[in-house]
Amino acid sequence: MQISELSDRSGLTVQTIKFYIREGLMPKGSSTTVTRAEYDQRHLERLRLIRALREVGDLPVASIKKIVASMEDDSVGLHELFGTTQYALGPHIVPPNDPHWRAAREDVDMLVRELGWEVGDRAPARALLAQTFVALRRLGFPVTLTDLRPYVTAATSVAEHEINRVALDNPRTLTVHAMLASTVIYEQVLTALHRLAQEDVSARRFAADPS
Amino acid sequence: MQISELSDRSGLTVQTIKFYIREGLMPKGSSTTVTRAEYDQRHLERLRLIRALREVGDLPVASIKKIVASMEDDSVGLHELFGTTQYALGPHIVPPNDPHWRAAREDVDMLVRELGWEVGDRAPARALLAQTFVALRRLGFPVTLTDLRPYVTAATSVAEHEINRVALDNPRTLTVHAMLASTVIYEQVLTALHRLAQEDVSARRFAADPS
DNA sequence: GTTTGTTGGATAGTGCCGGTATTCAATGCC
DNA sequence: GGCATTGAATACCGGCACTATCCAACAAAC
Repeated sequence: MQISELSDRSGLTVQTIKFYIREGLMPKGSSTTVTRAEYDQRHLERLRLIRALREVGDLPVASIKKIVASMEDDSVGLHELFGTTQYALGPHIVPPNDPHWRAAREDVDMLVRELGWEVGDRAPARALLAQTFVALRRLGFPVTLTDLRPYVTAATSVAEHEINRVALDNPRTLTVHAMLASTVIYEQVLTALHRLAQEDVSARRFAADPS
Repeated sequence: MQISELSDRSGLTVQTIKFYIREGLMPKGSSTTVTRAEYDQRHLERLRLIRALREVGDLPVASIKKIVASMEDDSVGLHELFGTTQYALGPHIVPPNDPHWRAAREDVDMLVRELGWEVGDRAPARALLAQTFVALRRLGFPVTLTDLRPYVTAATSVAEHEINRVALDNPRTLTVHAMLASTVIYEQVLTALHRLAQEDVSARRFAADPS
């Protein structure tokens, strides 16, 4: 198949595909002549993956590049790819040298320790959580372990389901896709359902009661 | 207090504060003379809120403007403010006229109906969920009700805790802030804990097993 | 009362990001 | 033969969230 067909089937313009190739998100097709190149199913799958990571996961192009580089490296184990993806999801903030931030960060580290979770020291999700603590406290809402418990319970049970879903598949490509889907896309599933559930509960609790 | 002190206490530059005033996110201080204005505690709180919505919630300035406009309108009830916030969170996509999209959207609507959830037809979270379905199916991962059950359970239980947290407070300003914290900031808490839980489970399941 | 600094107001500019558009010559297809 | 497609290179664009600069009017310190 040539690039125009790839464009039709992926739903991306030829320009955009060329752009992704230039940015190193995908190898170029195998040139048949100087001005023709042949693309195959794997290119199509790659584009679908890129599209999912961009449009659903809202990942920057540079992050996707890192993810696919890890994907293609067979020496990278599943858990390391997990790490790469987590890192790509960000946040990409520089921890400010602020006492409130350091305290929040310490709280996060303590929480992880108490839960007995095996999580890298530099996992960006730690910073993300610390950031929420800082913001909540600045707004005058202290964060306690009790507040967090329902979230921890929910997160744990969902994560276990997700890993089981991934573990079932066999060929590396499939497993890797399943893992990325779990981390990036199902995260949005959780977010969307969370918002819908909130609206439902809010409707029952607050609607028709203009407080 | 004048603007420079407001800047110090909020952690935002004077320029940025002026920018937010210009954009209508905050009223200007009460002018004492032509070249002096006085700001008070409410300005500071507003800036902290804006900062939380921008830095933690990653909301665009234009969306924050809509939220604070609803906040300030006492005729807007809590549930309507909830709706405004949900709308601000997006996604702001135009539903493509694609059969796959329509099917996914129909699946979402059916799911919401089956769960008996009271959710507006135009809630953006519906579109977000539909978007994930489309992406998952394009990648070759069908989505079933069974797959979703753990997410629904988790989302529901978390949402109930959140509404209870909001319902306790009394003065409107406090209630409103609590609601925004619940929807926008605690959403990030859930996301962060979800990622941390995933990494933990992944470490136990995949690490030191370079498949 | 002069100097130094701050303020509001206005306008312009910046940096990043994710594409788009354009141009070109070589080539394939009918 | 003539039109469309391709790869490659380069330039350009629009949105966004600031950031910088300038100005005249003041205020405060000395």
